[in-house]
Amino acid sequence: MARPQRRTVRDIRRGNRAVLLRTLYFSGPTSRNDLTARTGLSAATVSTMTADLLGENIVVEAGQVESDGGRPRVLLRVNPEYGFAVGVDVAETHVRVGLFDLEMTERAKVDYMLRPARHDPELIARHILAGVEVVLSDAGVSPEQVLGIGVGVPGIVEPGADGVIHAKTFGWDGVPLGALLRRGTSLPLFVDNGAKTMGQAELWFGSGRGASEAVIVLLGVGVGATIVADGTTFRGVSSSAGEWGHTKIVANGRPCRCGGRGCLEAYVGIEAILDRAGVTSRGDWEEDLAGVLASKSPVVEETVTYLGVGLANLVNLINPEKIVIGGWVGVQLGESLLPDIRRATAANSLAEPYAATSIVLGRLGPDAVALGAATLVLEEFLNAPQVARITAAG
Amino acid sequence: MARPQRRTVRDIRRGNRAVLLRTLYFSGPTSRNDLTARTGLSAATVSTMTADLLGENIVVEAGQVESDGGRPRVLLRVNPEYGFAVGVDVAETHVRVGLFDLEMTERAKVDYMLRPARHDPELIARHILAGVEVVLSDAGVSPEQVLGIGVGVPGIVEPGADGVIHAKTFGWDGVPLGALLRRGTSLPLFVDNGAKTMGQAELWFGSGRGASEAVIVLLGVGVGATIVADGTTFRGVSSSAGEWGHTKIVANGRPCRCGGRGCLEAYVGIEAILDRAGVTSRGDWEEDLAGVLASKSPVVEETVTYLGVGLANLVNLINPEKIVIGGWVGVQLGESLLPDIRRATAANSLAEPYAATSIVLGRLGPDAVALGAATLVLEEFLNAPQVARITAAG
DNA sequence: CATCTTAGTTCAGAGGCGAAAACAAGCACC
DNA sequence: GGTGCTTGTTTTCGCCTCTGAACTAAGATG
Repeated sequence: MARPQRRTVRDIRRGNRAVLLRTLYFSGPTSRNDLTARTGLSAATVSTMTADLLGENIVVEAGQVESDGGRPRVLLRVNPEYGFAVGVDVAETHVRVGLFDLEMTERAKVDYMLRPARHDPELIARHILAGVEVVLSDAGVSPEQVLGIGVGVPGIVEPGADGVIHAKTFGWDGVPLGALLRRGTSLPLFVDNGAKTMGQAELWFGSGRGASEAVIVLLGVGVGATIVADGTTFRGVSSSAGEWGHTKIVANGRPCRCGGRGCLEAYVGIEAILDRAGVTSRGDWEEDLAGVLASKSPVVEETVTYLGVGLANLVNLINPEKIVIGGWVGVQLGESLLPDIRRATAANSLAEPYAATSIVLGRLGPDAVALGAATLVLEEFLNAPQVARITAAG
Repeated sequence: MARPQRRTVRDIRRGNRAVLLRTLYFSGPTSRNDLTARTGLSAATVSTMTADLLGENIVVEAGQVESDGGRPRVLLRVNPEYGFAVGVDVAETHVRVGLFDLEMTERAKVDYMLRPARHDPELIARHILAGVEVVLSDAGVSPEQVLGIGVGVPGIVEPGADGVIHAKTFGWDGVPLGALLRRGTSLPLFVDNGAKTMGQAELWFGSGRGASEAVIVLLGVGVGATIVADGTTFRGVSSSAGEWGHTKIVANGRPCRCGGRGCLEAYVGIEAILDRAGVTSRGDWEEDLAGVLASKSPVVEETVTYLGVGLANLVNLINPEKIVIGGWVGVQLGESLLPDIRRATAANSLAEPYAATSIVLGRLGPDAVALGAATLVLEEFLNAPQVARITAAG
């Protein structure tokens, strides 16, 4: 019942161009010949289209491969310097702005510390805009070369151009961050939830690479998930899908900071773990967690069990091909306990879907949020590589 | 990261033809003029394409509409007799075979009772094949007019041509029902889980109509869900997505017939409800449930709470636009308790996604499984209306 | 240097869509 | 009844895209 969508000859070209570009991007240096095989397009089409792309400098040659007794193939690749993407991570304690080339290599970055409870939207918007200028000049990149700015933020982001955000922990209720930023830049903007941008990063460049049905869970202070269906992030009707942390695993259980009871986050969020272990934090949660893990406290096993229940619910409901456990708590737990987590998940899920799922640890560090935000720009670029970009003064 | 898919000029035609046909199907009698507006296609294209469809008898004229001062519009509609679809419901106690025209009006049906614990796959395949012959001759339809056979079965159906089924309650583990049926017919076959076909029916013709992000839950002996993302059923990597009944809502809770503990089904499945209410069934579960509901037993309220938790988890995780409660237990509960169910759901879900969701009762009765199965055929027809159908002897 | 092999380009042809002109079919009003 | 007006549908024509096949390019081999 997907909505009807007419097509015209031009869409074909656009679509095939995107197909070609994606193939080129993900298969690395490739010859035209290979491209015909991989895309199913005719050699003629590949030839004319690559000629276009070369002419636009989106694609560049990358050496040759000898063949035994014939004309050597010329390798082609996406020009990593054709454009750049800015990725921004708006977090509790800092705003980080990174500049990435098309290969998602970080070219420059800058951090702005936030004083606790100073989450004035205007201030954050100013930090972001200043950060963009800084990374551009640091890397010697002009604004015209920037394809867009991706921003990962906490909370729920309304779909729509204004990037309206609801983030309880920030005290933001209906903050139009997108609109605020647009006052200071006319570059394309992409605002999304930080857990989702992290998920996107793991999906494209981390442990989730290649999976088309996957869940990337984020365990940290908060607990969330990115659900990937058919290769794209599933957002639900109002972009809030994936609020795994507040699904209930114990009806009427422990109170959670969301106001509910029995939420998964109330068992496996860092605060909940420390609380249940009776640890009074001295400020360094990572160290505290390491202490708990080393202590062989029964809380560890319980945590694994609860996490297993939460993961099993995903296995049963979503039937993913892969579950990636990310977030610093997730990685710290997983490093020593992954087999136990798998066991706990198996114990609580149906045999068929469990057998179809592999549970792995995330591979990208805490920079994944900014990287994923930049990936939003990359995604747009690969889907609709514009010939004429709207250039704009930063 | 959706897989690349090349396109050629011919695909456009196919796609636009499908767009046109879907619009025609769902917007009822429509003029060519309206179609240009609704589809976005040019008048020229609509004209030639409808001419084709009229020529193939897929579309027929349906009267005229006067206009004030101009040429009257000729109304067009999909010819409900262009073809027929068979829908089969394979249930615990019976096999039902129905014949539907393209408007999904039931033209004939036949039931075969199953002796308890007589779920021999061969027998069931024979029933289905016999049933097809019966409904065809009852309705005076020849096999050439049948577009396909849809079958709704319990359990997990592997993706693939053989329709391999794993259904614990049937004692089926790897039964290739599709292959068995293909021995007796060469009509196109579509085998799917019965909860999913029911979901499909509610989505297309019941309370879910028009929703593009939805969940249709089935409460009966078993408990399951159909997750609809972007208008189509979400299946996960091995077609088992939607096993909501065995998600855990009470870690380490009541034992469930799946072998696990604390499953939703162990609280809101009919057997669980009766068990918790201390009712020893005399065979008529519907009556038993009515008794429990009338008794004002605290079990009723508990059940509503547990159901609310289960639904809230869907709200948080999936963020659907609509949740349809179906299945006979669901409808029986919902008729008197829907407001309470909504309240219980609200109490356990986050405010934003809850506000975006409407929770409604299913509208289709127990025949929805067979109807939904037939809808699989319809869906195929609307997506790829073949000019030359492969006709086959039944 | 003739021949073989493989890679890439060019060209003609088929099929698709849209804009606009042409045609069709009513109404209204003199 | 004729003439113009309005609206719906069809036809014509030009442009775009893809593909298959012929053709060119570039190296290996003996």
